[in-house]
Amino acid sequence: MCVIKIEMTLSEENYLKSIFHLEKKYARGVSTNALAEEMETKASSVTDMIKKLSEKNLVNYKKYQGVKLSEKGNSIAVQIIRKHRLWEYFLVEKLDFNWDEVHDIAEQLEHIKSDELIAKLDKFLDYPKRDPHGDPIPDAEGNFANLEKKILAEFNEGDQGICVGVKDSSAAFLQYLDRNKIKLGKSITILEKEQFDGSMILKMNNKELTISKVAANNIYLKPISLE
Amino acid sequence: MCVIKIEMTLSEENYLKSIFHLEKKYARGVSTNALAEEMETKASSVTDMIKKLSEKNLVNYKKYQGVKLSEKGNSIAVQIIRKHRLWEYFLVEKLDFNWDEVHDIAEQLEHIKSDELIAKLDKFLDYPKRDPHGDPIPDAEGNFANLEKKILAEFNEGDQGICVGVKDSSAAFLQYLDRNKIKLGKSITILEKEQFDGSMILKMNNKELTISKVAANNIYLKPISLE
DNA sequence: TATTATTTTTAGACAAATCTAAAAATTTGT
DNA sequence: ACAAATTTTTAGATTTGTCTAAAAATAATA
Repeated sequence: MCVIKIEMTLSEENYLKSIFHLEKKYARGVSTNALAEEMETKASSVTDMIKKLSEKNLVNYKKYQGVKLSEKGNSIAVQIIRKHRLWEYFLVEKLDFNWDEVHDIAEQLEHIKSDELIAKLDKFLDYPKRDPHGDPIPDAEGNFANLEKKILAEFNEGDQGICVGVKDSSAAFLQYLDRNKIKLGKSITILEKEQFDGSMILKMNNKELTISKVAANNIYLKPISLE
Repeated sequence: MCVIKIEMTLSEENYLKSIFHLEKKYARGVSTNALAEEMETKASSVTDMIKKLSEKNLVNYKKYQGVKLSEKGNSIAVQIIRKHRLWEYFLVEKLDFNWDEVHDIAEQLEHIKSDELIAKLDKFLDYPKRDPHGDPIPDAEGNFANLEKKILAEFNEGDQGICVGVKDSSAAFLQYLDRNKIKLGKSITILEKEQFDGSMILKMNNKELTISKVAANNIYLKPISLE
């Protein structure tokens, strides 16, 4: 239980968050160039910032070897992600934003400093487990709930599930979902799966809907066991 | 109807806000030193920033003459105050903060950039007219509702009013109010007013309560006409 | 393995916002 | 009105985060 509060600048927080996300892809160290691209900045700036984070013991860094988050760095990153996702949930569920509109605002809100605020927001929202894109919201201790979800394209005829998220969060895709009334929490049954092109015919809202394999590869369902 | 969006840094926004508040006290121009004290910085820093704001035409400034907000600067300041007060209302009414705890958090939230966010927050809160301290919340066009309020100490025996705000927002005073169950919206009747020391005996919640002149000088009531 | 090509780091510069110390302008007091 | 006190501004330095250009280290390839 680490109660030490570290003063973090906005820029430092954003770097930690980006390293966290890139570690999923580059498990044995995030390269300077990869970070520079993610942060939309230059490699030289990244080197400078990494040195700073390294001196604060938030990342492990050896020259030319890439970075990994330290335990401390990881827990700060997770708390920022917790804040981001709670605010996204708030914006969609309480303020009535569409799920494709909330990212930039949450990007700002995630840097507001107050533990009390996040605790009370979490309570007000009734402790949500997923954000509007279906990504899990870590709890105050930083634990991610282990939520099972599968890509829609991997389901078979007759299967049933509940929409819990998307893989692609581009505005274009989220708007496509809105047009087709595909929302979080919707129950979906797979009626047919076309072998030829992988497209699927679904039942949702008691209506039939055909979607392409491309779309089906970007939607997560939580499977419902049909007893 | 000015739709020009000006890029504002956090520091610039805070200066505009401080100038706005100090103009109430120093109507013919805010001095460099007064601003320095308000911003908790040095006079030389203030001079630098004033030059910057002046080049952006957000303030009217002549060397050694103090500053005043331009029309543009004023409307930006009012929008920041609108955001601050809406967030304070949200924190108290929805997240269950006490009114003495919200200032620092609102100080951060007021700088979040999104007109859409504020419009939707305003709607979610059902267009409140006052913040938790009783100060008026300007509307989207920057108009302050003309809300009449009088200092409690100026009321006379038999008068009645509704608590709509406080003058002193110090934590100590707000906690004093909490202990005595004095809240926004409470109906208060003045039973007695002591000539000797200006203390007052009030009826509130069907109970009697004695408060000092000092306290009565820091509470605003909206008078109720007793027809 | 020697030579290119790529990646990463260093060196030096810049803008924003601040500071200290000193100079300039204004105000005050007698 | 003029010297003293105060206020305000200037000059120059510092910190943070960024940049460009060049050097150093690593990786790729013939």
